[in-house]
Order: sequence, then structure tokens, then C-alpha cells
Amino acid sequence: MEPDINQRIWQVVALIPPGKVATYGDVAAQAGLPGAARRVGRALKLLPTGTRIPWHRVVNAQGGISLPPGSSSQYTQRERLEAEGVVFKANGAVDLRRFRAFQP
DNA sequence: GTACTGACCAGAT
DNA sequence: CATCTGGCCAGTA
Repeated sequence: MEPDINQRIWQVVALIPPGKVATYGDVAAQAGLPGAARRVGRALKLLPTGTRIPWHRVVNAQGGISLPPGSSSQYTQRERLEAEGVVFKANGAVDLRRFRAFQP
């Protein structure tokens, strides 16, 4: 595995402004790796607890959180986003049309 | 070496 | 709306 790739991914994630989100696919594309959404997921999984990278601003293509429901990290992600003003709809997903950082 | 899995996704059916 | 299909690619068994 190439560590440079993870660096690029993390750097892109760091660019997402507060109150906005980006999808895994968006982050991959911004990092110059179109179609490598899965790598983004892996890269985020490697982040140490307590990192300053705003990993919570990355959601899946449906605007939902791709972490096991009930896990502490899932709870943390939702809490942090709501604290930044991101609104979750009844189905547990955010409105990407309003909160997406890298609009097409 | 194959087979399955996963913080995924777009397009077709 | 729900499912399926094929693409992606590193880790694990």
C-alpha cells in the first residue's frame, strides 16, 4: 500500500469546510483517484483516535453515515456534524444538495 | 493460487 | 422505490 495515497486523501478531507460534507467518491476524485472510493474508506479507518483530520465530514453517496449503527464512532460523527449545523433528515441522511462541499 | 470482505459507487433493470 | 451488476483494491483466510 502506498502511504502517499493516504496522505493525499487526508489532505483533501482536511479541506472540507465546517458545516459541509463530502462523499467518499468526491474525496477520491479530488485526490486524483477517480473511482477509488473504497480506498478513502480504508484511509479513514487508519486514522488514529484523536486526529485533527475532520473525518466526520465524509459520508456515503446517499448522504448517510457508513459506520455500524450504534457504534461510538457513528454517534461521534453525527454529533459533530450536527454541532456544525449539518441537518440530518428523518432517514438519517443529510441533504447533499445543501451540504455537499465539492458540488459537481 | 482462489475466495470473501469491506467507513464505496454509478448505472441498469 | 428495491435489486442487481460490475467496477474498485488492500487485507485476510
